[in-house]
Amino acid sequence: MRATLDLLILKSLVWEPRHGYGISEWVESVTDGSLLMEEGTLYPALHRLRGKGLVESEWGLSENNRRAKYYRLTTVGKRHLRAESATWTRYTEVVARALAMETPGGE
Amino acid sequence: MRATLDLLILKSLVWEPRHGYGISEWVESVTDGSLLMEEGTLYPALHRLRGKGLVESEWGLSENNRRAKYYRLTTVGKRHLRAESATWTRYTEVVARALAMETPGGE
DNA sequence: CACACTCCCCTTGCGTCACGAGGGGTCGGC
DNA sequence: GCCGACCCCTCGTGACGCAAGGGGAGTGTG
Repeated sequence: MRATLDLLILKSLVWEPRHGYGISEWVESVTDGSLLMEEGTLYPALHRLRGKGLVESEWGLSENNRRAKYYRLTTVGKRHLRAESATWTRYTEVVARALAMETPGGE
Repeated sequence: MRATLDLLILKSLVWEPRHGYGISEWVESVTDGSLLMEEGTLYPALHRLRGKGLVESEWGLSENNRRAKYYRLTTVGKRHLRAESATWTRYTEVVARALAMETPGGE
């Protein structure tokens, strides 16, 4: 999970503002349920991202007529997402190549 | 960086035992210098892996005629590497696919 | 009307860990 | 004799994922 959290959260906000619950639903659906986002992980992360100025929040009403805090990507957040996304991809590709190196004997 | 550390360390030991210094050199070379392993990160990680029984250590003499502690993969370590490697690859592919989703407007 | 269930927000404590900064010892070469 | 490369380690700090708590508002059901 680690460290990818922020990227996934930011990515989920690219199309439209979402509230916390909606973000966790998006992550779960887009990863085919293989990634679950605990609330104790999600909300501190959101506050962290707001502290960095990458997202903004605003109270609103959900489609289910409930109080919900909507998060929106800031300009800085968009730039950050693009940059970190590229770094992350490059990095994981390097590691993937290393891990895929042939081992002796096949085993 | 996070969490990939252990996998890279274990992978570096697949071919032959190495000492700490040699492991960090291997990681640096195999990632084209894009990943540096600090000593304050490496050695605690090695001790952790030994605690889990994934590697064994033994004092020896390096090619430069210096005292060095050589680490070797255990059977459990090999199995662990294979399993975690597969998990890591599957996981990063899912995330990569999510991050690569098209954003509106191109931006 | 009471109750349950889903939705939606949050905090606290715990354990783990990457990392920077520090310290130490040994060998070879100038 | 000193410097630089090689090689080992620990400690403190801060970040963070997560489980476990707690609360409140809307909808549906008996």
